[in-house]
Amino acid sequence: MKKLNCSMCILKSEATKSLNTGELKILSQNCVEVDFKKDEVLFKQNVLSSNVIYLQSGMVKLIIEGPQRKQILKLKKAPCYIGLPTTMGDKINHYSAVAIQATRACFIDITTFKKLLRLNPDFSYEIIVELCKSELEQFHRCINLLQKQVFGRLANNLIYFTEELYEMDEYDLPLNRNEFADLVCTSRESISRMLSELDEEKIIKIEGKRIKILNKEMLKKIRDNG
Amino acid sequence: MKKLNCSMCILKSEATKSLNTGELKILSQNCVEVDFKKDEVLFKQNVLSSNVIYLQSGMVKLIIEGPQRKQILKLKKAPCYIGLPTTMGDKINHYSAVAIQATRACFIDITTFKKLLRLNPDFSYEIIVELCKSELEQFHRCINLLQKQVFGRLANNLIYFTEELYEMDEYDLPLNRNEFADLVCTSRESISRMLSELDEEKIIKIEGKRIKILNKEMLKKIRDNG
DNA sequence: TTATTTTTGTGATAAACATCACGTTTTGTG
DNA sequence: CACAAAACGTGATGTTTATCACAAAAATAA
Repeated sequence: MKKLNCSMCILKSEATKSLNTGELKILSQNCVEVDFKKDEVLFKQNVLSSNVIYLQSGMVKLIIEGPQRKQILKLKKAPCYIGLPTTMGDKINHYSAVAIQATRACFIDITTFKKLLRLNPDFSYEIIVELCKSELEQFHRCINLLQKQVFGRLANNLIYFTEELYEMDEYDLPLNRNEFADLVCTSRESISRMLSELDEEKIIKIEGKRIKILNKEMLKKIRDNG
Repeated sequence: MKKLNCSMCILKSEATKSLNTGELKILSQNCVEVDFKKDEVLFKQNVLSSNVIYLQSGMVKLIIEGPQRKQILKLKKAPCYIGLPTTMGDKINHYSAVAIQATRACFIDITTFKKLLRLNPDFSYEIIVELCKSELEQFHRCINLLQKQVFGRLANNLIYFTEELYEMDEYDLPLNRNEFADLVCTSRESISRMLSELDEEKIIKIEGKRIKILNKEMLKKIRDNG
């Protein structure tokens, strides 16, 4: 458990930037930095939640065990907070967080986090803005999943990977076909079939987990037309 | 436009209860009370957002015009805030709000609302908790829609109406079949057929918009088994 | 009232996709 | 390396549900 000095941290969140020296000291004293390897669990569904987590680097998936199947709620890429709603909204985690690559995270004790919210309204304000944005995104993600059919949803995720997550036209899928299906909300078989089809039509090139976008325009058309 | 005195208001939200006299005065001076009839629009998608709205009484639906179809995001019943994420999370409304019965609402100017957030961390704190709870609910609503088939989703909404919205076993649907389909995320025809079937099986009794729950246990089984 | 529009119910048809089944490939391990 | 286990690809089949079509009922207007 590394001793932290949040004042010197160059990876501060928008919210943390509004903390003063004293507040940063409180944060430092109640915050630990932890490293995670791929597939390690940051927190687990149905367990008492006791920390707000700030991702310094890396990427995680948020998974929820639904009534009928597992589902990946979203992927989160550093820098960002995770587990805010599940920590502040209830005593128990409503979902799990699992690293999908090497990830470094700050675990902030929930009472400390709440204390900072009470101490510094600018800090609170930034958190509010972040929560609001996240809720809007969530609405759109939900509608995307509900109103489009599998091809459109798949294309949507492939584009999200290229443009938001990796910012590259070629990347390794961070998920296997089963998990990818949990994200797109379909079956493993459908994912397989559709990836093959996109490959055949030379819209993407696929080799195991390696994906290369060949025709982004076409892919966007597929995303937009359902 | 009625002159308000928020200090005397007996319908204060959890958050507003934490405001002091001075802050309540600021609120009073920048807040108007408006009455809406059924089907009147409180705010509209794609329009600049300029108010946070607190529902004193009544009920509204939040509607989003998706890429392929209209969808009802959720129903909100007073007392509650609406439009918080769409006002704080972006400059433009991402969805519309429409009254589904006579509704009275306070329109709070967004700059005033932001000022109160900065002035009073207890106020902010309550808003944060509300946002977090709402995001968790949203996750569950989304998963419910994605993982269950239409019968389960329909049953889920019928139970939600009885237990949460009306707290009665008999009520008038606040939506016509088309809108109900937009809420359940299916087609009007499927809604018709399934309501008829539930009626035939004597699980509900249905006469136009009037619904009576006859066998709640059975309905819950349908909800839970997909 | 009658006429007209909107809402609703219901059958027939078709499409999308899950599921099952099974073979192949890849990965991991002693 | 050899073997077992996990991940993956692909065909066949069946189910769910959207869509189309049209009639009946209800609401609204003239």
